[in-house]
Amino acid sequence: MTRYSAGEIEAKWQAAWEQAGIFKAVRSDDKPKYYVLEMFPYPSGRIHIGHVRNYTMGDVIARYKMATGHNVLHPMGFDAFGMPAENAAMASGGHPKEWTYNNIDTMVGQMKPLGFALDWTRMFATCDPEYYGQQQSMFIDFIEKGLVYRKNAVVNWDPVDMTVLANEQVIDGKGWRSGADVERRELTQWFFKISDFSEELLDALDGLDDWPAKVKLMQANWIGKSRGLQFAFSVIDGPTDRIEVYTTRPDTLMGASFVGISPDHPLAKQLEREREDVAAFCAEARKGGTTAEAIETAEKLGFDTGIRVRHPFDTSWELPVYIANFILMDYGTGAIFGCPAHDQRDFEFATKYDLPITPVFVAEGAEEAALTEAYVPLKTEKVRYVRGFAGDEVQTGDEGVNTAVDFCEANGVGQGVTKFRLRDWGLSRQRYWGCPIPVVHCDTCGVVPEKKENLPIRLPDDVTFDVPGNPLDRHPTWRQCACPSCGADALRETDTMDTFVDSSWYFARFTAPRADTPTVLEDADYWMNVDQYIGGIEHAILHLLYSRFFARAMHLCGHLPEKSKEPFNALFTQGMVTHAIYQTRDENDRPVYHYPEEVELRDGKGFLKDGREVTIIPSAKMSKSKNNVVDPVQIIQQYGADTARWFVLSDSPPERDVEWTAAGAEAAAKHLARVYRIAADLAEANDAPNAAEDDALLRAMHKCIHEVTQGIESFGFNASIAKLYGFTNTLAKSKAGTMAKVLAARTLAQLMSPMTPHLSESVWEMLGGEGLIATADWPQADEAMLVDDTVTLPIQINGKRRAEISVPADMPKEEVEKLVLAHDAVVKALDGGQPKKLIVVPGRIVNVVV
RNA sequence: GCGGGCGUGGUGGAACGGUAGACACAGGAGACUUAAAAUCUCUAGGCCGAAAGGCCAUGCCGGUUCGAAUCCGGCCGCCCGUACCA
Repeated sequence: MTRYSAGEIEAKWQAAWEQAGIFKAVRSDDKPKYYVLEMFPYPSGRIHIGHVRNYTMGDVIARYKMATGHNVLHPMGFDAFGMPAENAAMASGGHPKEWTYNNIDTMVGQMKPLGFALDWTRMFATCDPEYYGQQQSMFIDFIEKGLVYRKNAVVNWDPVDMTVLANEQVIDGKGWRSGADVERRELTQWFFKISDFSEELLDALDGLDDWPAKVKLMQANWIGKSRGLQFAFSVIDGPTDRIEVYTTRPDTLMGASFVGISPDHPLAKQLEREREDVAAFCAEARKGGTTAEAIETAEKLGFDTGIRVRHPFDTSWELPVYIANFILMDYGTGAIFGCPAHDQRDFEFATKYDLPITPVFVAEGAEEAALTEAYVPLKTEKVRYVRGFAGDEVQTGDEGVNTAVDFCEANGVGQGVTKFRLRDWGLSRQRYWGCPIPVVHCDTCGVVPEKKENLPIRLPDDVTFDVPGNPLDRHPTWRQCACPSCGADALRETDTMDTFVDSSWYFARFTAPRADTPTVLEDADYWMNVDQYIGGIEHAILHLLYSRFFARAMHLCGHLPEKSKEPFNALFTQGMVTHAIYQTRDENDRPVYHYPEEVELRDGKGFLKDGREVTIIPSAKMSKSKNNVVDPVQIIQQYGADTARWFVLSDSPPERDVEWTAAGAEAAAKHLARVYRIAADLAEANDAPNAAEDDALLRAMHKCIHEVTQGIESFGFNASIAKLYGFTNTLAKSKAGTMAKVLAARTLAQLMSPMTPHLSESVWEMLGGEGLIATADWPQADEAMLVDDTVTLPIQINGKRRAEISVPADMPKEEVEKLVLAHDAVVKALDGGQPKKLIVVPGRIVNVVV
């Protein structure tokens, strides 16, 4: 008998699949198509165990769909542009291109041994000119459709690295890399007009039934729709006539006590130029950090400009105009009216600067008393207006706001407007390793899109990273070109695109990855949409929102069919793979982290070789600095791919984190070896049939088919695996004849095959299965075999389980009732009386109420 | 602050409103073995009991129901997301 050797069989079957070409996706009208996609990886250098879990989930779906008669597209590629490649180049003197492609090679080499059912012929990296050239072509289409524009925008500028930084890269006001004080600079940047789609992107969320509610909610909050009133205060003798404000609480207008403007408001900027005291204040106000912490603790600062405005409903009522550090220029109009009585932030501000606090309403039945904090009624709370203007009707929530808007409009004070929080998407990056923006700056023609026949605009290879800044800017010749419009000498744009652009349409490109247009409509129409998209929750907002925008923009440009405006039919967000941290403390009480192999586990405690006990911090995110990273390559060498695949799915529901433990991996490996052994034994066995045992085994088999299938369909992989363990136990203990057992074992192999494809092939082969298990039809549960002839009914007395009876499954309710009433335990409980109620749920349970 | 989620044995976790704890890890007992590994068998929520059996148990309090881990209300705790958004 041969023993289970993962290394041998995995190489063997991978070669067999490769030779049979069964994972290559080809359009066909014979079968329904199914497109399953996992979020593609960044080529950081090595695959992570999290990748293994992510792609295994996708692979289970892909293989299951293949077995259930679908024409499956399951591709893989690399999100290959981005900063780490440039940072590596700066650190080690290499070239981003070389670094990236080497990493891709390494990672493909690490992924292939996992035996994923991927169509590798469709693979691409976003840094391939064939890919980013098509992206440039689309960018030009977007310009034509008015989906892209240029405007000045304030950016975080790192004066040492000479680059724009994302907000996340600014730490305590300093560049994350250089440590230099970050400046706010105004630069001309390219923007996608995603805000044109705010309403649509919000409304369409409702139709995404197979997306997690959580993700839809996060997107809705991000888009941030609000209904309010925009109106102007007229200025009494100031440098401007009016100050426009926006409010979502027009019903509190009669409680206004000041007007606040942002330090970046045009009026503030004008005053800043004219008055030194204003300039000093604005400089101070702008300093504040952007982190949540900084905002939490930041002091509310105000500066009384001396300017006064009139209240729109009472011209004798004058309000002071403050410049305040908490007012954002890029929301609403950059100016607000403050109502301290009903807004906590305004309350604090008013208290600090001794401004009046005028309530508009009080809780019904309450007295109008001095407030110690802002009174913000709950939505359901009834209030009584003490200073209303829209009649005396008591209205709260949206109704109150709408009434106030109507009233203001009717009296000529502003108009109701809907605002969105969603800003246009700034895509310009002053980096080398990204997709060049395909436009040319011409002295006479201005900014001109490049001609499509000149695409791709390739990144030059001869660049250096020994000095900071964008190498494209200082390249001796790259910038120089002819104006596509007039032919005169002109200069190329040196900004490249945000890497989120690259990942916003790759799913569409997979449908025709080698085409010389961005997509081929026929292919896109066939393969799109992605039927199942799988990835991390960390992309819940940006990547998915950008992709939804891109799909719409691509549709407008004729690159995607109408139905693909929502490109992902179903989304699943998987949990992380975590690992315990083993920690001790050094003499200075600083934490010291130990590798798992240094720690011996006994009775749930961990000990070092020298006997010291370590503190175990369970379920921590894997981190190199905490020494708790497991390397998939090592795991595959040690246990094989099937074990790794089985384990990452087995212990936790897919949406939750799973903790990697050596013991768990060991158990998975044992189980696979056991299945192999059972099959190998069966291949040599020859036991005569045994009718009763055979029937019992086959019934268990059909039940297992049913349950495992349901589990896979509903992303309950852990539940499916538990059922497979159970069925393996049943099979191992069964006294059935060899024929029945072989059938059961082959079925077991099939049901396991999405998770452990290699082992399953070997079992299939040993037990005489025809062809590859990968192309075999999924087993069908026989409904008749799912119903047992006799069922055991628990008998509850007053809701507590007291006894049970065995009855034929089809016994009429009345007969069951008779039997139950005759049961010893029931007779005893009734004590000669009649039950108050008798509930029989056929096939389930009986409850006697006495 | 706002929004969402979660809370079940020593551990990870099962459980269409219907026998709570499937399956697995760790634990205990045993078989095989010179021994170990491997494998196999049994056991296993807590308390009382020799056993039969009983009582208590899904964060806490209440409600709906013949019946609640599951539905509803309130509280406590943890996790995630998000925010000077007017």
